[in-house]
Amino acid sequence: MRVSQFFLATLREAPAEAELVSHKLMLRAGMIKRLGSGLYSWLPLGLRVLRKIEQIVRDEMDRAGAIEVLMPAIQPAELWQETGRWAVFGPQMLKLKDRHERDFCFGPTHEEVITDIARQDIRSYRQLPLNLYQIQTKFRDEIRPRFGVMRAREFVMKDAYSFHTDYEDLQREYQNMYDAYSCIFDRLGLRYRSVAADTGAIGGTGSHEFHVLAESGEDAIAFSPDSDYAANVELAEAVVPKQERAAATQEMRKVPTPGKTSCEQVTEMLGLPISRSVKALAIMHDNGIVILLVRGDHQLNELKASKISGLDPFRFATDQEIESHIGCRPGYIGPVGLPAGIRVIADRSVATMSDFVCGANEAGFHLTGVNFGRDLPAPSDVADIRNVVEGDPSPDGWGVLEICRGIEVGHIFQLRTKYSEAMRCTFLDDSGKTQPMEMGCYGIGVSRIVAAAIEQGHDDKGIIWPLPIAPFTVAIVPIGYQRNDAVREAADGLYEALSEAGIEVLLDDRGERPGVMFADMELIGVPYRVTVGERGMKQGTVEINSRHDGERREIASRDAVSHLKSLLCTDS
RNA sequence: CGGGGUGUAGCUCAGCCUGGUAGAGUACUGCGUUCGGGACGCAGGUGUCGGAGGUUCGAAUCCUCUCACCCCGACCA
Repeated sequence: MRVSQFFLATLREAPAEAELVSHKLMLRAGMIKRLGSGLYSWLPLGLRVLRKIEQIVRDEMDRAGAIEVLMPAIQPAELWQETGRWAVFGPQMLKLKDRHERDFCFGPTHEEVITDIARQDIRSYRQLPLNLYQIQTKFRDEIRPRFGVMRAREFVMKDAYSFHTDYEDLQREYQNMYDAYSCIFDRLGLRYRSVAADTGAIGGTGSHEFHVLAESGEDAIAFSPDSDYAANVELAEAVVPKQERAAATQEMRKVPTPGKTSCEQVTEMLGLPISRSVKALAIMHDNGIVILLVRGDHQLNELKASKISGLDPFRFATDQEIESHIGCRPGYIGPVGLPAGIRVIADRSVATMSDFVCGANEAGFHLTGVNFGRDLPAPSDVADIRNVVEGDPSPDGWGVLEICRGIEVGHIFQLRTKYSEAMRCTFLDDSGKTQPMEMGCYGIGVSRIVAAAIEQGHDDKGIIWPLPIAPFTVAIVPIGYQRNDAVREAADGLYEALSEAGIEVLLDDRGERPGVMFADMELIGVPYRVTVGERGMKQGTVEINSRHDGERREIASRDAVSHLKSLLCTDS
């Protein structure tokens, strides 16, 4: 491709709307253009990257035995009413009506449609198993779209759905997809990690997420460097502490702590480590107010708490509710001397504490030297309700946890029979009995991967693509293309030869000044640059630059093609 | 949805407080010089000042309403 024939729309400054580095670079490189909130056009450069990712995903899905289909983006409401998700999915689903006032939605996912296909055309166990996938545009009316294509409302997703005669076969396919996903992310050239995950709104049991590792990731991942344990912190278990509760050594005392409403402030004032304090959180649900206790330096895990029976759903109590139920301002509540009948749930680590600090249920005062069994009853309701932190023991017993951040780019589920039962998607087994199909579901956020790859690969000059998804592999930068015949002939010759060799090459024939061309090629992240200049022409050489490690070398012009070929060979 | 903020040239932003000819940088067009790290000179084009109403002799500027977008909290590939 010649730049003069292409549509290269690079920007010197990033539009103010972008915050995340990948978003800024995608806008600056002219890969995408915003049309509305969470809506992006893919410009030629961005589309090349998107297509490459799609192709690798398609390749590996095919290799894993899945079959490609393409379903409608618009889906009739009836299907969603069958599974009850028309109401459940809520405002995240874009609903619309046709001219006959019939209800439709723009598909946020396709379980219903695929299950409808399967129940119509699959009758016998002989037709199973089957894994169907598509690469398609989805729409989810996100509460807050942001970060460009990272969390867009319209996005490209690969979604696959598998159907099985029994759970064992589903588990086999789940492992097959797990392996396929690993191949995909390996081939994409990304640093990633698979983690045990919550199943969320899609439902079902057994689930893994695939995360591209990046500082800017929205998810926290807990993992053990000494084993292959890895889980979303939402899910990672904070195990029961090994040590017993120590005996009391202090008397309980009430101390004035005016204006100190957080554990940090109180322990700082008292000169104690924050881990000696207990934080009491008031939540509300249908059966009234509940107090949750976590250590001052720990954070409540709302997902874990909501899974405790009788607490789902809950919300944080308002200041007024705290006043009326406990008779105290927030910031000073504690487990000692609470009004009778209030349920108290202690985190596992709180249950082992002694001589601790907590609120006195009186504005402006805290208690120190508090001990279970003496100053208040030993906690009867103990559960894992906090987020794990670095240094916690790994739940699998091997080593201690570390925490890193990741961008969720893939998620695999075992749906079991949730949808097949709701939609009567059944088959006849070998004994002629009607059974619901076991189902699995496997998603990859294709467009999000583009942004994730940039989060992982960039410097102050621009994008650094992994070779397999770079929009072009080699950029030819001729200096003086439009005024020096030798340079032009050499650049054109190289362009022809590389194209001939099947290498995706971009020739900058704009006749721009060198600085402009260098800056543009670095911004869009082409892995290799060949500089053809008057200087080198005299010695019959060109310069080859690697975007990845910045290495540069002078190569005889006639060897340039073979040299690049060998570079590409060793790198891929 | 709640809280904060911004809408002026393709992009980044000034002007608004204190009403009076629409601005800068960058980008763009032409000519010339320049040419291995975002050149320079000269000449040029560029706007419904987000929209609607109002106040005023006069509104980018003041008032009201509206729309869009961005940022902070609960969702997800």
